[in-house]
Amino acid sequence: MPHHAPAATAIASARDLIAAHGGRVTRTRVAVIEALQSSSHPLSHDEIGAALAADGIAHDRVTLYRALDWLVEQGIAQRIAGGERAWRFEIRRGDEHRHAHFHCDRCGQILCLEDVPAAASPALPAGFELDRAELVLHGACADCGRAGLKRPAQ
Amino acid sequence: MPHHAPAATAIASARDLIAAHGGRVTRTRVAVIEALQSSSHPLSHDEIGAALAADGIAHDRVTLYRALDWLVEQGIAQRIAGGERAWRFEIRRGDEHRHAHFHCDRCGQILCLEDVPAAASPALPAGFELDRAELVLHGACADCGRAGLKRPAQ
DNA sequence: CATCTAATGCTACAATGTTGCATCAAATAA
DNA sequence: TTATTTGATGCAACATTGTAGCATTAGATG
Repeated sequence: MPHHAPAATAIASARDLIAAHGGRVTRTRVAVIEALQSSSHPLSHDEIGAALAADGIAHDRVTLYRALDWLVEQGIAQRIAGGERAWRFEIRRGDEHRHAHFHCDRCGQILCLEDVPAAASPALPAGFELDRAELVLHGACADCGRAGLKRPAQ
Repeated sequence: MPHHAPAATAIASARDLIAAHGGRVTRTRVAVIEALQSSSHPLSHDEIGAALAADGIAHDRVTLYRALDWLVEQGIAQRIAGGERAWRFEIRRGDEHRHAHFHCDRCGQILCLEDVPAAASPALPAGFELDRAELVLHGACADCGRAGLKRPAQ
């Protein structure tokens, strides 16, 4: 992956990424990758769907699920388990860019904490094999604040 | 019903716990707490339901959801976002007992890593308020092993 | 352009929760 | 003990999120 493209990225990059993994370059996949690349936080299926709609790209719910599945399978994107039931997705960069996420329990937003590494390899019981670590911090984001608020039902 | 007690847990009586929080002591709540207390790993809604059924306690799906919601709301139990869509629940002990969890991507089991602390408080951006940290390690558990296996989707 | 088949877009279905409301029963008072 | 109050339950209906099967469309390629 020769592209360590910054947030706002070019169309060619998405096409190349797809082709490099032996997939067909379709409008949906290109648009999904671009949506993820240009977002500063992991996106839910719904948010990505909205982005596609905004781009005038017709799509089926199932198609989008499958496009995302493919991206994750190829290691182009990765899933994050947010506070809610739905997955969030973000473009996967090198291991050195692994980072924690923050989930605001008030507005539900998830954002990347680029400066907080997703935990060094801890000691696991014998026989266990570590694939990846997922660190999610919960609380209130700056916009929501939470002075005087009761902790919501988790 | 408190058969084998889990290691190193000070078990408050379920009835006392409930009463201390001003709730009504019902069969369902008592049984749910006992099921959680006697388990060495976080339980899913389904697993708890099975435990109730095994104890001969009739219950409705909704009732169980509400009982769990109440326990979380009261801080008696806590939710953990596993790899799948469903929540897992475990009894919440003091902050000093916070620990990470391991999710086996093969068998789906989640287990507690008592020895791995759930991350010290990291530096958050200004204005952010941290409530709790959730560290989930993914990989293969000892039972599953994974020599020669392709990494599954995700 | 013709062909081959990966992706798509239905339609149905499955899993996991949630809402509203009538009924039951745990706590409390009488 | 019995009566009263109201939190908890059980049921039905619905919402959200994700999957499976299959006919059709449209990328890639010669």
